[in-house]
Amino acid sequence: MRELIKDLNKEQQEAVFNYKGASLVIAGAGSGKTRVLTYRIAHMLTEGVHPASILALTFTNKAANEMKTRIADLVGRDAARKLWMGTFHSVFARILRIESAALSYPSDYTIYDTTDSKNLIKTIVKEMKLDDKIYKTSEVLGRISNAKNNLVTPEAYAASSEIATRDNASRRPMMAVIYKHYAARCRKAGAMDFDDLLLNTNILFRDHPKILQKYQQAFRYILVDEYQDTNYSQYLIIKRLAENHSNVCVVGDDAQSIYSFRGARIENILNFKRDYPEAVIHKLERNYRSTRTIVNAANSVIANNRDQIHKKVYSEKAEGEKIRIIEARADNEEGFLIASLIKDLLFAKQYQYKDIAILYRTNAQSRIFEESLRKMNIPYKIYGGVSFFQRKEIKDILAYFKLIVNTADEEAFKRIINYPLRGIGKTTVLKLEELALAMNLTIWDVIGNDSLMQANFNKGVISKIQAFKDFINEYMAKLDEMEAFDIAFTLLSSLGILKELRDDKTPEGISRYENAEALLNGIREFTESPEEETQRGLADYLQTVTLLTDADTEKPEDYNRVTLMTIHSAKGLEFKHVCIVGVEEELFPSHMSVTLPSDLEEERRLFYVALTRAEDSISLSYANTRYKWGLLGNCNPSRFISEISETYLDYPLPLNSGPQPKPNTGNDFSKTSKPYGSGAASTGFLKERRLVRMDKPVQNGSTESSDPSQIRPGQHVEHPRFGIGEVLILEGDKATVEFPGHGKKQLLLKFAKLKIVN
DNA sequence: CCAGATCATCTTTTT
DNA sequence: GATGATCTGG
Repeated sequence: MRELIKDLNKEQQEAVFNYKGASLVIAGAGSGKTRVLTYRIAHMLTEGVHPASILALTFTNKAANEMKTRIADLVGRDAARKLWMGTFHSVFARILRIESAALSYPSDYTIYDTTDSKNLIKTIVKEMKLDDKIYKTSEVLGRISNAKNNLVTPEAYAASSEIATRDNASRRPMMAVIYKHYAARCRKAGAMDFDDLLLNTNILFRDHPKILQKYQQAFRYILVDEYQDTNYSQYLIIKRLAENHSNVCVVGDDAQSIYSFRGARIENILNFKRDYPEAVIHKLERNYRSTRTIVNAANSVIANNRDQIHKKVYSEKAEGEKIRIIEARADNEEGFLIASLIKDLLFAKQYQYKDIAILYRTNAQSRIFEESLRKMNIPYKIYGGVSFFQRKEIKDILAYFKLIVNTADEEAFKRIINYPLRGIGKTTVLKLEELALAMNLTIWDVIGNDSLMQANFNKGVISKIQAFKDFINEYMAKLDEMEAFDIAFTLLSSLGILKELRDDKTPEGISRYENAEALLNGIREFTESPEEETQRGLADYLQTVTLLTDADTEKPEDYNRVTLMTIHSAKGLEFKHVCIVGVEEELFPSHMSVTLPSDLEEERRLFYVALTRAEDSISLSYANTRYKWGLLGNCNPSRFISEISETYLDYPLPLNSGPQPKPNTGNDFSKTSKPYGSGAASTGFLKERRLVRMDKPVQNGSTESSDPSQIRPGQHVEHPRFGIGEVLILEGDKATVEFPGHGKKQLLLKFAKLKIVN
């Protein structure tokens, strides 16, 4: 331990050694935050603090696991294993399982993921006969989630005149009732959603002082990573747990607060000193990660934000390369240019694939880069989007496990009652649901009630349902005697699911089979993992798995690949070169975030996070045209680019000087391509690469569009992507055009770049 | 009652 | 361009 201290600078050392009392570590990007946290914990352990009395909370499982490994390297595996370390959600899910009785929940409660929650809301809105155009699922879930994160229970929600006024104003007067039903249904199903895990922890601590006391005494030291991203619910849990000893260490950076959309309160970190007046503040301002250019450029961007804790992040590394700006005429050209750039970097700098990341604002942007990387044979891995555990085949299988563990789980029931097909249709399920609602029973109770069933269904239906019930019962009996993997395997075999998936030879079918296989392997691994002393049953597996994201399930063979992810999921990571793509108005900042200044500031912090992921160099790219909702639109470079001091930028040409590129008519890039700047950043490879033709010519914007007012129904028009089609209907600026092989498309005439061909 | 086909809406970010 | 809701023929 002593020698390790040499790795730390003076500020870091202070943050490591003063482990008693409250401390706030303001850790600028790349300032060795994780190192401080791990050394601090390791130091506490060598000072004789018992590992089980340390509670360390992170935002991702990945961060927690990484820290655990590092601590294990410092002080040994046994001690590291006893730490209470994990995400807020996983740690408190565990505690809620232990204390479930106090809240009259089953200890084997299931966790509803976002899809489950949304399905339940859809059902409720339908049952209440409300307009689902007004009560949009995502909107309703958002409001409920917001309420929960601010500890507003359904009763408090209904009682608040302020909320009622707001809901009435937005013409959603029934929100309080929906919330009430939603909460009641979750409880009846023995299920908690993500927000419940935190809300119920708060309720547990609020209503059961004995239990609170138990955990206050257990957790003598509390550490919280990414404190700027905690919401009120999380904040209050920490406050309660720490109120006696105030041994709280929070680490964070207000400049990297990017989760306000899910309730994160930047004030939590800004007001820490008010909550803990005796708190010591440690500022880590030296950035060890990035070149001076990168740090200075990032500083120049964040300076545009008003609310921040003053700090001066600096780097002592070399000045480094300027930030390269890349302009593309179309989104697919951007993909090509980025893939080319990556090839050049691999060659010129001898980078490995893992040294490079492509970061984007929205998951929808990933596709183009996947394509371009694949074409150039660059191995990549992609995070986010439809995660493994969200895939239909996986959710179906998991639903079997969930129902076996918790028969009250309605979402699980509805998912599998007719999968694989057993002739139990929509109407039957609807009737079952109505009965359950009317009798205040779970659906499982209804199908177990013989007289009720005979009164409402015919023989055929009853025997089908009976078979399903027997099947589930059979596996429930096995729950205690068999291991998770064996149950899972026998279950899938006897259902014939594995065979069914294996017989599907379409590309999607093959991937579904592989996914099911991967799931089984995962369960086997879980069952056999000798690591923790925690339980290894199916119920335990389910709990672990629902809180995992695909960043947590990286396969070893994916280690050395180019990383594609959203900027949000890139937080905490670093790469030698970072390509920030789609740096355009409307996209980044998102069109949703340009009206409120506070939203815009968050987008700017997001941009700051993106820039500070890079160690050596950055490229920023944007396209002049881009497909959105199947329509082509024009785009402009993001305002954020102009917020970077120009001295740090390497433009192809000064922007806004000289004529903007016109849509060209040919495919020869050399005619319209602009030379790259001649700064130190240019490797020279790019200039040549730029002249190479793509395997497929860029079509977007390369055809002159005809005058929209000349377009008439019955005419044939050419679309750059869908080819030639017939105009069917014309309504204002919208046209419905039928393209053979693509079906009917609604196109906005002003963007669609249609060319009349006859 | 079911399965396949077509239609509509969506996209900001996630534990 | 994908996913879920709705329609339609068997």
